[in-house]
Amino acid sequence: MSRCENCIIRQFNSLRAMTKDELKKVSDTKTTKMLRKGETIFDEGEKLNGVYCVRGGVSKLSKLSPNGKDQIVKLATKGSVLGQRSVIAEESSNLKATAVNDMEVCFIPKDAIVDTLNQNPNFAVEVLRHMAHDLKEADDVIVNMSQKTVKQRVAEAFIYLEDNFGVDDQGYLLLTLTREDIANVVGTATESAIRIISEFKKLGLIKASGKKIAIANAKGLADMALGM
Amino acid sequence: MSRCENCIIRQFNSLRAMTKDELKKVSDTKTTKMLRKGETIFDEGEKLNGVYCVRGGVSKLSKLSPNGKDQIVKLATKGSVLGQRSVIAEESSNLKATAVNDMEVCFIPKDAIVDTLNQNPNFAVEVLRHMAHDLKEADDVIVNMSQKTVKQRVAEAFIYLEDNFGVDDQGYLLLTLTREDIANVVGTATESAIRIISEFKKLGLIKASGKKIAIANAKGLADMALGM
DNA sequence: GTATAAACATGACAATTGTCAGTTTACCGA
DNA sequence: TCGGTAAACTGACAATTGTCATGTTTATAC
Repeated sequence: MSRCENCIIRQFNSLRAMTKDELKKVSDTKTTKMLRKGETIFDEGEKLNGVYCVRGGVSKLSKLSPNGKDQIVKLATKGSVLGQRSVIAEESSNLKATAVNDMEVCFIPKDAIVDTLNQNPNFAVEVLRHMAHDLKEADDVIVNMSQKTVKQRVAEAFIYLEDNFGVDDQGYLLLTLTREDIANVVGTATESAIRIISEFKKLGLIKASGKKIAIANAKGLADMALGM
Repeated sequence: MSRCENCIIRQFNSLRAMTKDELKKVSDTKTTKMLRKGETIFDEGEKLNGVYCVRGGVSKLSKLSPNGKDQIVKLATKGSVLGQRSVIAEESSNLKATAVNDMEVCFIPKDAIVDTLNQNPNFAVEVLRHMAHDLKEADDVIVNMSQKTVKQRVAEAFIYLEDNFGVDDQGYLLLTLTREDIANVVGTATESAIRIISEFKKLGLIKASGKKIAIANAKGLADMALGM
């Protein structure tokens, strides 16, 4: 079995949920694509005729707000599937997907997914379960955005990056975002994000080596995220 | 057929998606409950062993933030189903559901739902489609919360209330929320919400009669929501 | 009806955050 | 290696928003 199916398998628990025939169909119809940093996988408003699995690299999913800023709603790494929501709802995408670094993705035409959904309740339930999880996370983000200060949210962002994308052998975050991207994750002005990052450095909560950032005082940063 | 199934039918398009037997099972196992304004349907962290259909009245779905404020994530009216997310994900609820006014709800034990999900792909796909829609809405809320000012969000809230809950014959919003609830929808301090509402009155964007509020200048309020 | 609490309202002030303008630094391609 | 461009940074200031304190009005229970 090629590596590509692993996204589907991991995300939807579909080794259990999909039959061999169904997995074969996915395997037969998929195509692979390489993307360079900054390239767009799909744009807001675009009709998707399939889903994308992330094999390597990281993608940001963002939505343009009327004031011209791009709010990053989610970061997707190896093993994530992009575009299911739109394919399932048969709507055009509400989000834009951009490569944060060089990426390898595979594209699975929607028929392979939709047919399986319609015929295989196990698969549908697994997809459903996964989407239920995403929905819960979205609720959490709403509460964070509306009830926490920018400083708390920046602190949370670093913790999130460490937890979800890991660190190298010296403790530096593997995923390096620009200050602008950090600001767009947190939902603030770039200058505000920069100022807070500088402050965190002065406080010894984080340290930086060139572009790379590491959490220097995990407890302190966690307290900061809680507003203490 | 009793009225209660209508929630399921409307929400999940399940007249098409559910078989007669399945609908009968729902009908047989359901129970009805009356709630008075302010009562809790279920609490954050609670394990739900079924879903609730709203037959009458309005419920607010909220999540307590660490700073002690209750962020309202969604308002549910007649025909909405509450608790599917938790039942499907087999997790305890991430939200609290409270009656905003007197309510009538019916409770459907989870077996009736889960069994149908596992056996009937049509039903699963309809539920999935509905959840995909909710997820899109959640993304929109995230962007609004992080990119719009409180004033814009208050303006949007009134437009939302008019669009989703309607007005009486004199144009007053049918759903009357306290200022505190409005603040919790918008994600701001109660005083800030009150001040902005007063300002909108002075500007002639809305008018009030006792507790009731009406949109007086729809165009002006829409412009305000867009930040113009 | 009256007591009591909740909701509404406003002022004054502090804290947070955004905006604009400008400088420095890092990086990439020729 | 150089030069150009994008990213990172800083300061000054204005606008927004939160907090606290206090008074008024409205709803609710008895």
